[in-house]
Amino acid sequence: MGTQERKALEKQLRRSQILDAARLLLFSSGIDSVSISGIAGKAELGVGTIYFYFKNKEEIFAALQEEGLDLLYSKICKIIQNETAPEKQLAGIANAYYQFSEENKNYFDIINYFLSSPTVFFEQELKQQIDMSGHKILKIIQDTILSGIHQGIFEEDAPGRFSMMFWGTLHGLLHFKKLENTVLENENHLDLYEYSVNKLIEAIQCR
Amino acid sequence: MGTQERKALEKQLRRSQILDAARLLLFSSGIDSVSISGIAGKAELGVGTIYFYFKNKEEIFAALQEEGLDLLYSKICKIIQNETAPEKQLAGIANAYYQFSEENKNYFDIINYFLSSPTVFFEQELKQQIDMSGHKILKIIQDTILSGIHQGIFEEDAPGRFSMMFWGTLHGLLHFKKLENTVLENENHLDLYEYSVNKLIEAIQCR
Amino acid sequence: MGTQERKALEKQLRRSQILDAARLLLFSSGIDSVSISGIAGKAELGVGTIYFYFKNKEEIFAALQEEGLDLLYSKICKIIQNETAPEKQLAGIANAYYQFSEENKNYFDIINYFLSSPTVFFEQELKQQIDMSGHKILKIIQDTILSGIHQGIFEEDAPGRFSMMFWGTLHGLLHFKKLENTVLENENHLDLYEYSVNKLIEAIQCR
Amino acid sequence: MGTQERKALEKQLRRSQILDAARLLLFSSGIDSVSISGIAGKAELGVGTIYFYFKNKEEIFAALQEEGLDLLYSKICKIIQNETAPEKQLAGIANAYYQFSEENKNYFDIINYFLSSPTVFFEQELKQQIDMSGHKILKIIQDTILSGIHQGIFEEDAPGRFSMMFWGTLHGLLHFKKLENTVLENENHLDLYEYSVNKLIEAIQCR
DNA sequence: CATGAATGAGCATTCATTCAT
DNA sequence: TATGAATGAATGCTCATTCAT
Repeated sequence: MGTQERKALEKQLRRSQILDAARLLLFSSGIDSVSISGIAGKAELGVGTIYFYFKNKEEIFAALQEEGLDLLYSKICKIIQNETAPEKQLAGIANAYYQFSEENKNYFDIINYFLSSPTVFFEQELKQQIDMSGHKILKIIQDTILSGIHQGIFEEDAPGRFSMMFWGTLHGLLHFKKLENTVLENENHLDLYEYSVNKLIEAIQCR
Repeated sequence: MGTQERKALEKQLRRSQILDAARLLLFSSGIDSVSISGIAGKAELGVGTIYFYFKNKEEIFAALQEEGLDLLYSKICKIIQNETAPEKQLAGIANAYYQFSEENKNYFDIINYFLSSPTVFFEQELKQQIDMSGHKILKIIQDTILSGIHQGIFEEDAPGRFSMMFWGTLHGLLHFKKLENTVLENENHLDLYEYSVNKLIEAIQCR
Repeated sequence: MGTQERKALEKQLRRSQILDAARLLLFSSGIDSVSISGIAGKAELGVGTIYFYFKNKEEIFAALQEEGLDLLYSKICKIIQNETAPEKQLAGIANAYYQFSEENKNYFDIINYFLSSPTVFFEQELKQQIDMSGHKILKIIQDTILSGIHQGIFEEDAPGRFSMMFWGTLHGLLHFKKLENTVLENENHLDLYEYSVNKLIEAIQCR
Repeated sequence: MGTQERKALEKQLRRSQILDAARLLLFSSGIDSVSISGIAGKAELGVGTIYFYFKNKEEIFAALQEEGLDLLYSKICKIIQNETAPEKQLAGIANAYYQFSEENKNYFDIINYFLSSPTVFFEQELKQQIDMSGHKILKIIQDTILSGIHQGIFEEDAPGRFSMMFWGTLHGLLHFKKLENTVLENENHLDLYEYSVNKLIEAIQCR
């Protein structure tokens, strides 16, 4: 049993080892430069070994994406716990997403990459699994808003829709970071972001 | 000078010829299937000739992207002209962007292609040129809002910021189309979009 | 000794188990899709275990080939027993081979696989063993012809040679099935086959 | 025009160069060891260059096969011209095929390889083109037989079928060369071949 | 005996780009 | 100007075989 345990552990370790290499590569050279043989090289493993632990290149990316979403999720959770007022919690969530896009730019990029790509990368099953990680995040936003409604702070007939809109706005604005020096040239991006978040919160606050 | 003019004209003609081929290919087979030799074939030119008129494959894409932005711009203009009420105009703009993302998916894709790419494709000059096309669109939104304010219909201290937020929300929500069957499973995407647009308009309407 | 016997038996059992898996795979997906790990999976054994019972992938194929030859042999025997007239028996053998090539295409393919390969797969010993299975079949043909000669129905100075020619013709014609739609476009393949068999039988019949 | 001619010639030369390399490799290492990069190496060309002259690996093999069939065809023609008696011509054709299988074993092997392989290698169009080369050979056999019939030397109701049977027999017997040391151990292969050819010729000769 | 993790050579094909003519 | 032949790096993936446990 000790043997079995150790084996399972080692297997988990190898997976991490591979994901580490993939992440490193992805973050250093961009998604297009991540090749299986590259990963194998970084991980000091044979190419075949990669395929022993992951069915696909796709599956590796999916794992990384889930990692990222989980990280974001935990960041959001932490911030939520430090605030009690729903409006502060919403702002905190937005703040966490912004921080995530800066401090974990690489994870943010990979999540965005697949969300924005015109081509379909993941097979149905895998896609569902990934998206469910996103679901958890949406759920927090929703719960926060519902809690605000129950507390009589927020007022909104369609809290579910509003949550999605909230998240969509954050997402879209973070996407615009690229335009900082051109379209948004006279505008501080973070200011714009915070302004928007406030606007959204005001929009559901009881007056 | 007649000669010079003719030369310039011919050069412009060749460029169009190449872009026509590239566009045809892009629309018939998607962004991944556009290859230089494919373009050369369609344009009935040699591969090398393409490189005489465009430095890069990316430069061709950039030109197409501008086309797309121009098309979106003209669509928005048309809609604006058919409405006089600023709130209807804003809704119309949002509507136009949604339509564009569906009816001109290829252009929408190519625009996103560059916006999402973590690597910088273009030299500064080229990038600015493209982004300015986006600027024009943002300008319309801004003007519409300003006009609404002047008419006493809208109320907003930071019309510029609100315009960006408006556009960012649209943009982010359009990206969520991919999540239709998973995260958004119980939600009609267009309904969500329209709900959000209304919410935004309400947010700046005088009460 | 009981132990030894049991061991030998078990070893034989495992071999069958592996061959069963290999056969299943061969028949369900064709010769190119048979992989050792596939066999191991189907047989619910480890990959290494396969290599304990068979030196090679080729050795597995060889075993299957023998199976095929044995099957063909038994088919021929059955047909021979139902006919008494040598000329009918010969026709029956030919018929059996044709049927075999259609109904047991997978066995037919694997037999040809080794016969057509320009490289030598097997060590001498193995090769001989396989070819002897073919020998048995040739023997039946020969016996049939000899019997016909003894009965005064056939007339032939070189019955051994004729047998080989007989079999060679069948074999060659079965290969021509591939040409059905091109070279043989105006010809029904089975008709051609039967025509040829008759021609051969006529050639040794006493007139 | 001199330039154009030279260019066309050079293009033809490159094709030959590639086919030479492919043939060399095919003949030295067997069909499974022929890789595009191997061919490129032998031909001292870049991998991409191969694909400039041939669409496919398939197309290269097809070209080699046609080469072989053409060579066989010309051998047969030569022999036919040296004989006037149809029965000698038939024997000559058989002889030519045997010689071909020995002197041009490599070409013979490749033709056989594709004829015997259970999997389909060539797409419809390509297959037709190849098979038509085989058609030419069948045609000669047929013409020879028809000529013999007209001369009152041969007697046969189905000359077309007989031609195919004739060729099929040759083909099958040549295939059996592999069995020389096992199944055919007491038999000289060439003797068997000649015996069979005679038997076939006798079978259509008027008595 | 049995396992299954690890290997790494090997494959066909694509394509942006260059450059001699 | 215009051409198009030539390049070769790069890619995802498979699989027979080995070997430490």
